[in-house]
Amino acid sequence: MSRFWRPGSEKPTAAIVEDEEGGVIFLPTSTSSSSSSGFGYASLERQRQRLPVYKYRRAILYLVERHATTIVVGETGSGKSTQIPQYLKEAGWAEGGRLIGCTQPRRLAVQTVASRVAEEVGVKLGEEVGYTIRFEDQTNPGTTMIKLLTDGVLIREMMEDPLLSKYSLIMVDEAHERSISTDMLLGLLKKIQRRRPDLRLIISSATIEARSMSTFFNIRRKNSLLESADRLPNPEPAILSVEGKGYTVEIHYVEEPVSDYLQAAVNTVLLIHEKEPPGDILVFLTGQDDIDAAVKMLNEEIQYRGRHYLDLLILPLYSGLTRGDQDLIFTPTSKGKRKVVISTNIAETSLTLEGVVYVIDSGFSKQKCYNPISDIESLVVAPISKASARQRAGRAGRVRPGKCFRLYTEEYYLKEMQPEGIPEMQRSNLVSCIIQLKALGIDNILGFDWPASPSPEAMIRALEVLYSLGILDEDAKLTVPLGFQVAEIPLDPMISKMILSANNFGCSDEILTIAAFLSVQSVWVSMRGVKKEFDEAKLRFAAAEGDHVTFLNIYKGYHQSGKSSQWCYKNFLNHQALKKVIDIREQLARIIKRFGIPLTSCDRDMEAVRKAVIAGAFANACHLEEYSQNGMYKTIRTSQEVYIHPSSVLFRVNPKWVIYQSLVSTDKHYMRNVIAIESSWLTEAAPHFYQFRTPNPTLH
DNA sequence: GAGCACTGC
Repeated sequence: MSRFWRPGSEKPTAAIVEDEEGGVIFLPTSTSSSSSSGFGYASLERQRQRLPVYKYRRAILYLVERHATTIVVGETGSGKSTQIPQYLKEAGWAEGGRLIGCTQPRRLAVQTVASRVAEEVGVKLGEEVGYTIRFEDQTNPGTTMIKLLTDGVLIREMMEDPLLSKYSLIMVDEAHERSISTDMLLGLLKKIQRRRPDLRLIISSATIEARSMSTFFNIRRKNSLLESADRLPNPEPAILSVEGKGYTVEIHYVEEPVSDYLQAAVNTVLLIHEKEPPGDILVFLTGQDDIDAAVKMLNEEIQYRGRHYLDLLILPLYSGLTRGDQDLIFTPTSKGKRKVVISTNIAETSLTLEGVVYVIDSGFSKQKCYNPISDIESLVVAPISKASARQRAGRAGRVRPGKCFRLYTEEYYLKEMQPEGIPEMQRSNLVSCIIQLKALGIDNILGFDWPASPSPEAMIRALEVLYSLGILDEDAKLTVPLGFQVAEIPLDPMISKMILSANNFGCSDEILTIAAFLSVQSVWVSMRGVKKEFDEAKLRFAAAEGDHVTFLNIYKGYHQSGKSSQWCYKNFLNHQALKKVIDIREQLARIIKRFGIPLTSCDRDMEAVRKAVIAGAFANACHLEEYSQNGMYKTIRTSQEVYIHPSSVLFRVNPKWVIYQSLVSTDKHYMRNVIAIESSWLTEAAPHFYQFRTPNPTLH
């Protein structure tokens, strides 16, 4: 796997060094190019030419021409996401009505990259340059040449157009994040390439998995005819490294392992403030609890120490914060003040803070893990990977040279830290993923070529769940029409099954609303300090049947208020979340209309609603332990000990039989979104599961 | 009386 450049063209100027851990490091580039950014006279064109990626323009075009797959390794700030699509368009890859597609893992990134590219090309967004995310299609078929989209949307597009025939080239950005949808997409694109040797791929990644990625995409072409082989691109992937625009970051380690990283983080913040010149501090901790505790500790220290410590401004950052709190984080620090942002992983990838010069890295984050035997997903605090540690450190070098303080020893970093994190695919329940592959006609799931294979246990578990829902048949093929319809609905298959069964109970109208509520994080605004008012607000909507029926009450109230944000505020409801509920509900209504399923309402008959819920979630039935004093339930399927989550309206009500929609596992397994049922409804709804169920349906 | 790292269709 050699690096290539066009003969005669200028060679890459950055020095590229292989480090001892098998990574690629980039020697610092000269700083002259970044000193003139303050003038604002430079044309867009000149700004473009200053980006590090510009030097590689010809090399990239040459590689893409000659190779089926090109892997571009580059740090953030190299400009690859915005520039490469433009280079490709200028070189003619969008001629003849073809599309250049560029995927991003996140919606916001799709929108910002698209508007930046449109601005640079000098066109209106939605014309030559457009984007598609869920609920929003800003493209103009026939005109659009560069199309930004989330990887999830591109997978959905494959259901209509399995070979993605409209695209001449697809660039998959942020591939190092290894999200489920990125990994699925990579596997599917590899498959498409076998059928469409003309399709070009660019895999863009910030870290050095380039080698394994390259092995993955190295396609040995079968039956390649000699005469056509000449015109076809080289199947061996090319790798190109592009340096970033980041400044050097000096790394500091602790000399001895720390026993309490929270205390160590607090001490380090104070020490930086004492000894180091101005510049904001970003601290990486694991979750809300940790962060709130650290904020409290720091504020106490500041009060206690007084004097110039009062210049510290301590701000927490995690996804659950309101918009107002997040705005504080993005307002520039006033003169003399030093901002200290204490954050979860959200600051590692999803959002970028300007002005950070110091990073404190605890070495931990919360990570999802999945046990296919118990079928339980949980969040656990776990050590981060070297790739993550580097990413965190890089956050200190965006405005000027910075420092990163790692709360672990250098020896630990070198000898014990894993080079890469485990791909999400190997830490998740796979039902949604497998049904999408089935819908794309991939029958041999166990033999699918993934960038990282999930465990056979996890795949078998997913197949079992889909089989018990009647979505797959004994041959593990999608059933007609249920399986195919479920695959088209962009929800968890259990919820999709619930929707498709609802019409049998005459309540598809209600169930669509419930399904939409189940698809958003939480509709409640959690506010500390006004607990009593919050609980009272909740009680106004609480239904004896459980959380699902409570959602119907909220929806009704929201509608009657004329979708008023004022009303939401008064009732501790999150207006953004409710708007999303409305969007999702509309999308679902369109889909079932296409299936020819009428919208029926059962009015006040909540038994119908509960039975429809069971049709999807019957496997999650639980029974209250007879003599349990603390509300302990056991799941019917595995006799797992579970409890009703305190956020549920059924908390402390403890009905005898319940069905839950999901489990959150912390110190206990908590059931979220719970509804009370009659035990007889279970055997009615799923006799195959509760009466004739074999422990392990055989699937192949 | 507890908690939800982060995304996405």
